[in-house]
Amino acid sequence: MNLPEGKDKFLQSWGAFGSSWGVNRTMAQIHALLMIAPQALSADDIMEELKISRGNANMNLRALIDWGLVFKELKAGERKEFFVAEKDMWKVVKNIIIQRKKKELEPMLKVLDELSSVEGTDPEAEEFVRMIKEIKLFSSKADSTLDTLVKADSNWFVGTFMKMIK
Amino acid sequence: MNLPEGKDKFLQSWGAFGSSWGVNRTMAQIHALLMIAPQALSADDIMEELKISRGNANMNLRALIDWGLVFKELKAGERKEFFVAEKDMWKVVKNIIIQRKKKELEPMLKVLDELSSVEGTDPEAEEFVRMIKEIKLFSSKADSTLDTLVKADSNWFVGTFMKMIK
DNA sequence: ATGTACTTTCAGGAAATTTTGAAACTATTG
DNA sequence: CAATAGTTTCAAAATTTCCTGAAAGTACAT
Repeated sequence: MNLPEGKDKFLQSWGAFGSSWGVNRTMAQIHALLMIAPQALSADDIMEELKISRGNANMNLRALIDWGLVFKELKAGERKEFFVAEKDMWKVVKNIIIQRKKKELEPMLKVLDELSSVEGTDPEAEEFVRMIKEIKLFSSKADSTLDTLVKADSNWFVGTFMKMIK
Repeated sequence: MNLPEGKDKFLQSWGAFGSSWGVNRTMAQIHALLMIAPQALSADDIMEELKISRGNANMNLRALIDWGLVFKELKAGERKEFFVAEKDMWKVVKNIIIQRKKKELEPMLKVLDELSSVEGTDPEAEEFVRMIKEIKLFSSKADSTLDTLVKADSNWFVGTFMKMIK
């Protein structure tokens, strides 16, 4: 396979992958494009390669920066901004975990906590509280496991984790 | 908080949670409803509680059954079908991992494999192949870690895993 | 302080996803 | 086998999400 074909296939696949996990398809594609780029790209480069508007490029680049997956790079003598992706996969995944944990898992834990105090003695209320508590227990464990995972160092997952769980 | 309020809040939250992870909001809500139900519910029960059409209820119930998160239950003397949810959270998560690994992670691995044979000696092709290989390495590790996780028994995650990674 | 080169914002339009509901289908009953 | 009770399918409608592009904003250079 040659480069243009391969590149296109990667952009499509990474976009579809992101999309199926609730990440905007274009955001994932910009991320893909920057990950495989040998140097920093400008907004115009990205707009051209992905055939998207300036507004779209800008909004998704900001989001990627928020997630810690992309960095702004200023070139001496150039007024425009360039962008580079984080290329260490462990850092990429770690940042994604941090963000999604904060935005999705933690709010859910808070809700589960409130719900475990629902009153009632009928079977429906009892089963409700029982199940909420089961979900909360599991979610808390997942939450602290992710905390531990995120605190571990770069090489830990790739090296040690595999052996430990064998 | 009383039961109707709590129930509603749970259905909304679980729906939003699923939605942010790329799962159809209604599918997540049906799942939530069945998880907290003390007995099996019929399609009509679900349609009424969630105010959704028969077609919608039916399609999402089939999907939940495919995922191994809901089971059909036939009551003696009743012609209609009833549905119960898997209530063991470890089994729920395990089944979700199995499905998403198969439908999303594995196809991605296959693509990465094809892409690592892209030809070229220019910096762009070299960086492309280098990065694809880095992503593939990481993804393969994640894939086998999930395999191991899924083979582990019900109580393992909740009990042992936490201590091991400390 | 005016011009230039960019970045940001966001209302409205486009596209993708989800939902509906009615017709077709299936299985059971009398 | 006709009627009944339920399930499934899917084209069209409704909704949600995403994208565009032009106007406003920012900052640097002259």
